[in-house]
Amino acid sequence: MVGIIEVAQRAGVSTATVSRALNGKSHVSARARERVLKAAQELGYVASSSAYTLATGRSRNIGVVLPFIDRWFFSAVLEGIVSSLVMRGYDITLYSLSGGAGHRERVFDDLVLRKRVDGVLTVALKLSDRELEKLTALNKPIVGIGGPIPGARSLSIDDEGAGRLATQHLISLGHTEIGMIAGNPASEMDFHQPYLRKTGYQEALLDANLDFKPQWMAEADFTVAGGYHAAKQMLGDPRHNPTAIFCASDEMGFGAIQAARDLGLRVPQDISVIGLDGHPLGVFYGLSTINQKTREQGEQGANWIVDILESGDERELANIEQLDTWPIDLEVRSSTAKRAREE
Amino acid sequence: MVGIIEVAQRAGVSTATVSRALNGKSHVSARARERVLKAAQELGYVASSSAYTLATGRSRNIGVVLPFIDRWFFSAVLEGIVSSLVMRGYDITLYSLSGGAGHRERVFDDLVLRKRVDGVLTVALKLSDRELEKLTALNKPIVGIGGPIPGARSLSIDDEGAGRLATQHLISLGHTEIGMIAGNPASEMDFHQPYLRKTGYQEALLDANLDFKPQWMAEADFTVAGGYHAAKQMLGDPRHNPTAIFCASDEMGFGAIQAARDLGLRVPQDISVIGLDGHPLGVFYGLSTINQKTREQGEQGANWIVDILESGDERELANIEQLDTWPIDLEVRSSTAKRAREE
DNA sequence: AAGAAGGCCGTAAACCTTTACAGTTTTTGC
DNA sequence: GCAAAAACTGTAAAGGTTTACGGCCTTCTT
Repeated sequence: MVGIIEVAQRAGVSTATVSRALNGKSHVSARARERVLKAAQELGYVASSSAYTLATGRSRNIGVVLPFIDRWFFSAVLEGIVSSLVMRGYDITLYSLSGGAGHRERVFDDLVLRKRVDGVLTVALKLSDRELEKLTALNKPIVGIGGPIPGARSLSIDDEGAGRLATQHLISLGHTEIGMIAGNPASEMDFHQPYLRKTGYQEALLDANLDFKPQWMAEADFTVAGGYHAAKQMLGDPRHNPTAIFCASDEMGFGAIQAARDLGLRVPQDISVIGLDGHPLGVFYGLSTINQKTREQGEQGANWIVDILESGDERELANIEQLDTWPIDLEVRSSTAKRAREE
Repeated sequence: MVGIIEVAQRAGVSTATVSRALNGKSHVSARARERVLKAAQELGYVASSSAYTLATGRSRNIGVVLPFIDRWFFSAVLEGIVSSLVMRGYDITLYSLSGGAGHRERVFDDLVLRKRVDGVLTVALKLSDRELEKLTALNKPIVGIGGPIPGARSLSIDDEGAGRLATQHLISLGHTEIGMIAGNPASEMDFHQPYLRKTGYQEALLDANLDFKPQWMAEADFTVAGGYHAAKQMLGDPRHNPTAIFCASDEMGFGAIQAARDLGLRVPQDISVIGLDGHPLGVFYGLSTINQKTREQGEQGANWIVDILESGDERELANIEQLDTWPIDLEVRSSTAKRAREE
């Protein structure tokens, strides 16, 4: 195994000089630097990251905690995070919470606390008090994407505003009986969004003096299958089926469209559907949606945490609680149209 | 900062005993073990992973390299890997290659070689000679999922057989003009599958004495959009439009179905479509497919690499080149039907 | 009751870097 | 050409754990 000592010998300098040269520090003559670089190259030397970490206290490694990986929103955010962090020379270690309560606890106990990461990035996570306590005890910067983390810098769309905007779009098309498929309670343990999006929907109805009926509110788990099932119940009931549905995620929107078709309803003539996300498949479904730039959110969050780490006054910046609102826009496609049902 | 020394003092033993007790080694009396555990608990002690790694040479950390994250196949495999590894007490560090050639090289240079991982898991990757050389120089176990890695244990479906099976399904329904949307050359840099699936398709046609026309072969990038575009060209040409299409991924299948609809063709009456993957959305499209258990492949690969690491004779096992074939099955839904076109 | 065997335990070395500090050489200013 | 300042370089400590080795104490056998 070739270590820093071998490089030092071959270059005819001390290990200290090798370290300085390789890390691009000053106080090294051009000639020494050159010889070190050459020796390192020839020997194929690469520093041991564990020794580096032990000596410096830095791991150049960011922990990313998310509730799921194989749902579109999360994998898109993750893709953004990874691309940013690689560019800036950071590794990422991945913690997924999918897998039940025991799993979740294990992640926070065994892994996050192992002092292995320089910082933590959470995605759309709602932390319990215990979890938050553990995380802040790390004394490392934390950045939240897709939902606020108390005491940390966070980044999220205005979920309430998004819910309101989607609903107002339907109202502006003349709809008065508007249903919503929101996130379900089980998911609320993990997520921030469900509750707020629901609030936005209710507010928009209230503002427009429209009825809010409990039958028009269903809950599902953000998946296509969940949206399909919920929409089928809601649309299949002849006593009070709405003429428009707002789905809290695009994937549920896809399910809702399919459910409508299976019930013989035409979209958008008989039923309008709007989603929320900006899923790439939306184009093919013609699903109107509230577009949030998901990947960019991941990139931004990653950049922030590295900025904090490299700013020097890490401790200070890390403790600034701040919630930045990420812009959204309404993308109208062919799944929403003017209300056509006769009274 | 509380270290092993503080724990030793509080428990009234030496650091060696603390280490032994905490790692569950023998040569520790029940009484001492109990006191150590109690002291560690009270102090909230958790060992520094970098010091552990430096001392033992083990990081309990597996590197996972994949070409994309936000495409379904990869995120599903990843989900399987993560769930297995967390259970077995391993961290994962994630390397995504999406982001261009420079990015790709950087991953292999800077990151994989940093001696930070105990082993490497690659997903559907076709490595260049240089890359393979770098990887094997690590002298750590490697496991390939979704494609063989020379000199390492690998796990994959029989892509050729899958292509043949899908095509034979269409043939058995009476189709004689069968198109295929395969992976494109750009992707072949990354992937194993495209080429083999295409071969299977061609073989099936040959076996059945059917024509293979170049117009019936298109290439796309495995995405919905790519499949849509390719299918539209193929189906839109009145001179030689096929009555059935085999798509090398379900996502391209979704695109193909949408393209057919947009051209006024009914699925499956006018055109049959079969995919390959087992994407959860397939149920909603009614897409017939070749189902590969994606998530399970990730779990299995992860388990193997840990098995190798914990077997003791790591060096020996690591060098066994072996390719295990993962089972697939045909899942017929409503997108494929008997050929109906009049001659 | 003495000796042997074996289980416990502690000391200290090893793992590989970074970096403070002190020492040496070169440069600069007059 | 000399003193002072600046730039460079080397020595050695520090970072926190694991574990080989040797010593001690208990327990069992005869």
